[in-house]
Amino acid sequence: MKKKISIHDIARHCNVSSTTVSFVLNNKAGENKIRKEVADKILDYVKEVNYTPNHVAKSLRTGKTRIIGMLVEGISDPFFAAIAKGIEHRAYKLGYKIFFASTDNDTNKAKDLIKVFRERQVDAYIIAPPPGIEDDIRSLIEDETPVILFDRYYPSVNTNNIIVNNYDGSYQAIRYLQQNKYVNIGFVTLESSQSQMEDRMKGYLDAIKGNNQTSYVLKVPYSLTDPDILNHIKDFLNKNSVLDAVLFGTNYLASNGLEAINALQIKVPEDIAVISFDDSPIFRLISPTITAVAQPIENIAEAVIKRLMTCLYDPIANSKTETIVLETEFIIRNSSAKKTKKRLVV
Amino acid sequence: MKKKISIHDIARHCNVSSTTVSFVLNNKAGENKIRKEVADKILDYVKEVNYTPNHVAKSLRTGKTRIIGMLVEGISDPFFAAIAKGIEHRAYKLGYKIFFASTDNDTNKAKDLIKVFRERQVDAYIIAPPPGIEDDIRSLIEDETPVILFDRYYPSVNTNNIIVNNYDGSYQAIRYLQQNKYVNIGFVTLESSQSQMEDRMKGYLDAIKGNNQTSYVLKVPYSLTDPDILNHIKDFLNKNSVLDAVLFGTNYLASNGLEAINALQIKVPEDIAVISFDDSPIFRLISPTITAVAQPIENIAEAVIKRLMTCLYDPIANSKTETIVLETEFIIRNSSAKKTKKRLVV
DNA sequence: GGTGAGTACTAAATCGATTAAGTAATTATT
DNA sequence: AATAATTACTTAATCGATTTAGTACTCACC
Repeated sequence: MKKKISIHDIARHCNVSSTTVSFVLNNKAGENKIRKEVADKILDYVKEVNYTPNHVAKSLRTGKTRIIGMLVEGISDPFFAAIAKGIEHRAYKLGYKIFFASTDNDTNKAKDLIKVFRERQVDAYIIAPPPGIEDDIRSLIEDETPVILFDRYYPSVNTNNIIVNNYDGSYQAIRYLQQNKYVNIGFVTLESSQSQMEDRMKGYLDAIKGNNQTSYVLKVPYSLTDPDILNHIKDFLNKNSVLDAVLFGTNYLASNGLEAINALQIKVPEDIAVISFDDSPIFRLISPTITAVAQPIENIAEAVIKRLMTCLYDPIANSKTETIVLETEFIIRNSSAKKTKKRLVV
Repeated sequence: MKKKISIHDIARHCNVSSTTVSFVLNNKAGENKIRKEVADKILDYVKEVNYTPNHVAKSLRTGKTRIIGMLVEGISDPFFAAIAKGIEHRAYKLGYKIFFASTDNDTNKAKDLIKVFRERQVDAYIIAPPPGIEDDIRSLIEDETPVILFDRYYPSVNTNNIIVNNYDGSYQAIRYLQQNKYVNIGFVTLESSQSQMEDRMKGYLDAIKGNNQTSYVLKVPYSLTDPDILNHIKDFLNKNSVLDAVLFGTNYLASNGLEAINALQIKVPEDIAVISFDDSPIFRLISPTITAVAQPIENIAEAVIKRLMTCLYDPIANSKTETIVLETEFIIRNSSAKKTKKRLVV
């Protein structure tokens, strides 16, 4: 890499000090009484040689990188991809750049990535935390670096959290199925004690018990890859042929579930109704279209950025914490059509 | 943000110079004859206070950030998401971090992002170039910063390119349809003069002409949003009811196309066969499953990283350029089943 | 006992910006 | 005419690392 032009090179060429160049480049020419002709001379030369400031040096001096580190479970998951896009877009307009990284919900990978972010001196963190990084989060907070958790949080750690009403989301979905005469409703979730999954489970169980129905739960072990998830779900459906509806706890469980259902030649919604917690663009594309408990992506992105900016610019606000709970939206599509008499005779 | 511990704080506490601390932390204790007890004292203290080096300072001094800037069309596109994942994974193992950004194929956004990357002193670039940034690419090359283009390239700029055989991909797809008795085969592509789209078009046209068939081409204008794309395709299908097969030029054209086909109540593959250039995870999920010209994602990622590392560590290699062409894989699924007599009578 | 080699470190320059404090020249005020 | 204020800059310290060129000391060897 060729040596790049620095502020000193510009200063030398224009017969001024580097301070003057810095003032001009940072729009402080006015308040520092730099004459217009001097400013213009500098600006002209800057344009001529296509100078771009060295942000590394700038960051070292100012202690600010204007970079925000963002940890998600997987950037290819449509939910996280959409959140990331919404956040990046807003951050960009405010002059911040987002560093993305996927944890794959792996504790050690997440710890590692936080270390990388720390080394790069990111100004703040946006994290969908995997299990087991409580201490790392605490340590960031001790440094007084703004941290926002989203999608899930640790009840044991005092943080800023932007979450959705997971309990209500699954409760509503089950109530809807019950009102449409479904009686044997299953729930496919993850073997996980993360807050969002526990809340979805509670919503399911309360709705089932409230209606005196039997619960059928499959907890898929964490860190399975796709074909294994599919097989677990196949087994579950085979062993519980009485099921006439299933709620899937995440969109990728739903995707795998649909593939399992296809493979077993079961018809949706004739033989079994399907609802996904978490919407996905493909759910309105496929036939039948899939009913979903949608998370309010744009609202989440907005809330995250708003709280983050407050924390960045107001140390007092940053020393406090806030938990914002947003409501889900229940989107009824074809996969959960009202159960007819005919279909009751399974 | 609280002031963090620096190498000088460690030096002071351990009664050594910062040079010694630097040597110890960079595994140069041995070659610099630092005694084991001194090294251990430093290492113990470093662990005790949870010191993480300031990579901003390090980068300023060394001129290397170990960050690679990557520009893709849209990180939510399954093709780019998969490539990004493959590249990130490989780069991570080599101690590099990838900075992603989406251009949305917008010239100005891309120029802007390159400027941001430059300011942050990224060590190298991986770019799927939108139209019109030839000069920016040339300018990077003048700086002797390694640049790899992928997916498409500028014939007029001398760069390192990793691309697929687009011509052959669509040629093969059309030949396959012809062998299965399809006669009125359309091509839905983008209004674009980018290399990959032009090559796909040529492959289509040559195969059609080679068989003395009529070509039916829809060029969707660039920068349309989803509902508009969908409407354009609906119109095209309505006006050309004679079509018995369509090749879509990208996976999102195919997604929109399928939605259009659904809306028009046309059956795939009974009424019309469908092939997508570019595979997508959803294509094996939906019913019918979609035949696709798949790009060799892992090979592309591998080739990009390999060439990039060569350029980073070998200035002579970096002064030369190389274009690597990878072959596509034709994945036959249900949406292009062999045309039967019955279906010939449309 | 003088020279050379090796050991175990340190001083200080450097990367490219920002910024507090200072200065010389001009203009204004009393 | 002396002093104060303003203008239009500059000097030099600083951020936190790396790295070149030392320094002081011990030990060996002729």
